[in-house]
Amino acid sequence: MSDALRRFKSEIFQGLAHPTRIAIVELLREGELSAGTLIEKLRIEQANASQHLAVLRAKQIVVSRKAGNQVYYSIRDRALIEVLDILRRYFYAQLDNTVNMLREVASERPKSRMRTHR
Amino acid sequence: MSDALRRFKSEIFQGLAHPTRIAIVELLREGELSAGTLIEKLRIEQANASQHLAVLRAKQIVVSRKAGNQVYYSIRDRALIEVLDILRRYFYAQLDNTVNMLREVASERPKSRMRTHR
DNA sequence: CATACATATTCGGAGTTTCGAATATACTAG
DNA sequence: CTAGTATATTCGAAACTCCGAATATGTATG
Repeated sequence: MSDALRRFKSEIFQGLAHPTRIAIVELLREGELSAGTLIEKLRIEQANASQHLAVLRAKQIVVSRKAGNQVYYSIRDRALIEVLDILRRYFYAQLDNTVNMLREVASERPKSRMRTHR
Repeated sequence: MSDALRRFKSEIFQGLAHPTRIAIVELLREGELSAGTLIEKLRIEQANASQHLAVLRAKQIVVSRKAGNQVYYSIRDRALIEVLDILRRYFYAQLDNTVNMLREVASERPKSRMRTHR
């Protein structure tokens, strides 16, 4: 695979590598929202939101549209939502693994079961 | 969506937010490889590879298995490969967009077409 | 024009990531 | 135990990310 493609992918990941930016993308899942609405829902500083939006724009994850006083943001490509959905499933799978591991550990020590639990 | 899930996702993205780490994951796509093999194929410093592998381990993207002298790495969950595949499609879609935009720009200036091109 | 509102940019400091060089650990063979 | 090979960790410098405070830009309204 080409180096360009790897750099491109890593830039997208970089763009999504912050909880606030994930939150933004998820808020935009149902359609466009103004910067102001995003700020309100995220409950963060205006400047900070604007900076995160700048990152998302730079990495081509969102596009913006000016309407008078306001700027509306939307996700550039549905593929990114697919990616987030896959990770959601992944997250729950990992959770299950962890739970099962804990169960195994618990049942491997029947002599002391539930005793040292807190 | 929960904060934990957002943090989890952003950690995975963080883990993949480097071209070398993307390259590693893609080399592991067909199955496990030893650290040595990875270093050889990546053509980077041993220490650097080891550091990137540590990041991938920390973010739970790969798992490692010791066999004698060597350590074999593999991808922890196929879901991540799916993610990369989606981004590949995304990449080509973006490329097409760019090409089309350039075409449009070219055809919107018919008077000077091909003249100022370099 | 002046004022107000929405959004973006710049700045500086704290924290994090990246790299190669050096060093440490861990396993294997003799 | 010794030497060799494979891998991981530590260190320090440069580059980058993140945040809030301050400031700038752009548009609408009177």
